Amino acid sequence: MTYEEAKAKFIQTWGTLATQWGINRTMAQIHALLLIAPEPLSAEDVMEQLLISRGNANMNLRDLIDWGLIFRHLKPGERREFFVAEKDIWKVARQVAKERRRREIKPVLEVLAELQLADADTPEAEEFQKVINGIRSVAGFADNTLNAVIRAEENWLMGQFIKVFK
Amino acid sequence: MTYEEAKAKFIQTWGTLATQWGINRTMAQIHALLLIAPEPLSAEDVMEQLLISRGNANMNLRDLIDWGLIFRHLKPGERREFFVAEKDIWKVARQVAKERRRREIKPVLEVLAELQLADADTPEAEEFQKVINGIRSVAGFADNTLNAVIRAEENWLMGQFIKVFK
DNA sequence: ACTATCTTTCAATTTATTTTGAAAGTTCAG
DNA sequence: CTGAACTTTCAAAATAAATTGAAAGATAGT
Repeated sequence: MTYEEAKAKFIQTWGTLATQWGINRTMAQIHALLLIAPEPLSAEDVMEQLLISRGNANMNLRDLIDWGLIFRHLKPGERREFFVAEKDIWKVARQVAKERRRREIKPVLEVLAELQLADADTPEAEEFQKVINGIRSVAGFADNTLNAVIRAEENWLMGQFIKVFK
Repeated sequence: MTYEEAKAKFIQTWGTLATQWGINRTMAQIHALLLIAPEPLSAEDVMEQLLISRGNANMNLRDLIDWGLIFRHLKPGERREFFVAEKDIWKVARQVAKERRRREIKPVLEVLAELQLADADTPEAEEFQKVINGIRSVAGFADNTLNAVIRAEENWLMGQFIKVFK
């Protein structure tokens, strides 16, 4: 497989995968492109390589910056902006874990807390309460796990973790 | 908050959350409805409570069965089918972990294995190879983690785990 | 075999999301 | 201040995904 083929396949695969995770295809493809780019790319470069419009490129680059997955990069003497991806994949994973925790787990835990019923006096209410409590514990677990990933800044911790469950 | 309000909010929240995870709203809502139902429900019940069509109900019930999250339930003397959700939330989490591992992580690992370049002789190819290797290790980690969740059939393991990272 | 009851399928429709591209906005050098 | 170079916005268009409902397919009782 040549480099060009591999690159195309990687970008395409990353994009497809992303849609399964509720992330849009273009955003994932831009991320893939920047991940494997040895040099910072301009918005123009991204547009050309992925054949997308300026607006689309801009919007998704902004979203990627919001997610903390890429950064603006200024070249001396150049007017326009360039973009680089965070290349340390463990950092990327941590960043994603952090964002998902903030955007998804926390709101769920809040809603669940609200859903405590004053009294579970019918079979329906009782069942309901059980389920809510169950979900709270699972969500709590997920929260802890993401936290573990986020805090695992030393390699040994990750190593330990993998070793224990391998 | 009354039971009815809490129930409505729960179903609604679960549905919204699901879309962020690439799961369709209706499927999640049916799951929520069955989770908190003390008795098995028929397709008709589901249609009525969620105000959805027969076709939609049927398709999503089938998908939920494929995911191993709900089961068909036959009542003696009744012609039609009823459905019950797996009520043990830890089992649900395990089941989801299992399916996502099978449907998402494994294919990724396969593609990544393919993407090993024969020779990384240009800066681009070298960068590419680094990224691929990084992703492989992260995907491997995710695979191990899901495995851990899947295999954690005893409570103590879960307890240990939570304790370590709390 | 016929009918009543229930389930599944699928083409057409509706709804939601993504993408475009032109216009407006910004920034900086001269 | 003005114009060139670049970025951002956003309404309209395109695309993708979910939903409907009627028709076809099962199945069991008589």
